Amino acid sequence: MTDSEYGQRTETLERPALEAACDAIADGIEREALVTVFGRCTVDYEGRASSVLEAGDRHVMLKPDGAALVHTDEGQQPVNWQPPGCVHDVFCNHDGDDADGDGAETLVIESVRSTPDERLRVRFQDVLQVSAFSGTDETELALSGTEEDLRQRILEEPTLLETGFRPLATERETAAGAVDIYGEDAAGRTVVVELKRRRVGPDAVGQLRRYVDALERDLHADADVRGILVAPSVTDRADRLLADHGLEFIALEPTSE
Amino acid sequence: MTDSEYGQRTETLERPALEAACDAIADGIEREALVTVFGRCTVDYEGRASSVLEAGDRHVMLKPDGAALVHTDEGQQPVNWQPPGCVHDVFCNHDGDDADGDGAETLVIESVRSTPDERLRVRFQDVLQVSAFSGTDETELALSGTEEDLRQRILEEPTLLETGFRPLATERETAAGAVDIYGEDAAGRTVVVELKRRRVGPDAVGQLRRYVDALERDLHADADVRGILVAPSVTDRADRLLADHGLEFIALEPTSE
DNA sequence: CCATATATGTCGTCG
DNA sequence: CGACGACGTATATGG
Repeated sequence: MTDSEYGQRTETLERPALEAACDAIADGIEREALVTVFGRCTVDYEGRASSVLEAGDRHVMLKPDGAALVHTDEGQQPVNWQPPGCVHDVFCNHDGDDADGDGAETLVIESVRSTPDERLRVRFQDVLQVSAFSGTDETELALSGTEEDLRQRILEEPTLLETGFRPLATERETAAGAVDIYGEDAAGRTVVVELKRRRVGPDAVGQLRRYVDALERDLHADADVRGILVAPSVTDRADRLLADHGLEFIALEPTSE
Repeated sequence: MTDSEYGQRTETLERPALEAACDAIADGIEREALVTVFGRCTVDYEGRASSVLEAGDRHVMLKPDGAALVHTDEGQQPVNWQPPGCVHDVFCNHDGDDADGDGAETLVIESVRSTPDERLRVRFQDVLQVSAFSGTDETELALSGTEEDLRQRILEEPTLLETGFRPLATERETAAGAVDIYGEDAAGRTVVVELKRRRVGPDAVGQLRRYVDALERDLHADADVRGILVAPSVTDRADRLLADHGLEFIALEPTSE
C-alpha cells in the first residue's frame, strides 16, 4: 500500500452522520493524526476572556500537540483557537442529552487546558467533512531577515555602527533587562544598542531609554552612557522621543539587501 | 439536493493526480471556496523576511479573501502564511518546466501581494487530498473581557479608581498619542489613566510615562499630572518603574465576575 | 511556572 | 497608505 510506504495516510468522510463523524474524529485524535472538520457549528470559549459565536460554516483543525483552530472563510487568524498542550475530547449529544440544546443531536469537540484554565467548545449541527491526516515532517523552517541577522551583521562588522565601536557583550543583563548589544565607542564611552528588524515606533525608544537609565545607575553617578537604536527606519514621533532623551539612531537593515 | 438547500458544498479528491488536483484547486479559487490541500511539499517565502522549508507533509489553506496558511502538525501558528488580500495562483510544472526542479512534476501554489511585495510558494510533489468548501457564515464573534470592557466598567463607576475621580474624555489626543481615559481627581488635578486587560510589564509603564510627560508639556510649565495604570496586576520590574516615575497603580479586572 | 522581548506578528482605527 | 496600540496575541528563552 502506497500510503504505508510513505507513512502518509488520510481518512476522509463526506457528509457523515454525526455518530460516524464522532468515531472518525476520536480515532484520528487517538492515532495522533491532524484532524479537520468542516461543517455548521457554534463555538464558545471561556478562559483569559470569553466569547460566543453563533451558527455558521467553519473549518476546525485539531493538532496532535493539542492545538485547536477554528477558521472562518475570512482572515489569517482563526476566529477561535486553543494553544498546544490542550486535551481534545469529542462526543455526541443525543436527543435531550444536551443541557443547553434544543433537543437536536450535536457533535461536540472540546479542547481544554489549565494554567490558565481555558476551554474551547465547538458544537456541530451538521458535519460536511471529517479528515484525519498522518504524515511526516522532519524539517525546520530556515528564516532570514530577523533581528538575529541584524545582530550578526553588526558583530561581524561593528564599523557599520560607527568607526571605533567595539561590541563587548550581547544580551548583557541590566536592572531593566537584557541589552541587545553592549559595547564601547572610540572614546571609551559605554554604548547600549537596541536592535529592531523593522521600522520602529515609540515603544522601542522607551525600551532603549530604560536600558540606558538602568546602566547609568548601575555604572555609577556620573556615568555617561550612549544609547543607539538600530533599525531600518524610525517614525516621526519616535524620532522626536530619541532627540528628547539624547538617544541616537542608525539606519540599518537585517540583511545587506 | 441538500447541499444546495443549505448553500453548503464540499468537493473532495483523494490521492488525485497532480493535474486533477490543480484543476480542483483552480476551480475552488475561482468559485471563492475555502480550499485545503494536504500533501508533501516544500515552501518558500520572500518578502518582509525570507524563508525556505524542505519537503514534508503539510496542510495548506487558501481563503477566498486571499489569505494563505501552511500548517505542520505542530503549533498554533502556521509555519508559513500570507495575509488576506493576496492573489492565489496554481499551476502544474511538467517534466523539465520547472527551472528550479529536478525534472519531476510538481503542483505549485503561489500567493502574492504588494505593499509590501511578498510571495509565498508551495510546491507539492504529492497531493493526498484536495477539498473545496463553500458555506455561509453571517455571524460575528462576541468577545468579553477586553480592555474596552475595563474602560466601560470605570466610566460607569469612576469611584472604582478612587472617590472623586471624574472622567472627562476617552482617547484624548496628546503629543504622545491618545490617552485611554483623561480626567480629574477630587482636588482638580489632571489624571491620565492607562488601561490593560491583563498583567502589565515595563512596556505599559513606558506608555503611561510618555502620555504624562506629553500632557505636562501641553498643559504648561508647572502642570502636575497624575498617571494611573489600571490592570489586574503588575510585574515587579514594572512596579519599580512606576515608583521611580511617580506613577500609580490600581488593580482592576476587565469584568467584575 | 513567571518575566521579558521578538514576530514575515495580525488586526482595527484614525489621520 | 502609514502610525499607533490592542490582542484570549503566540513563541522562545532564561530564571
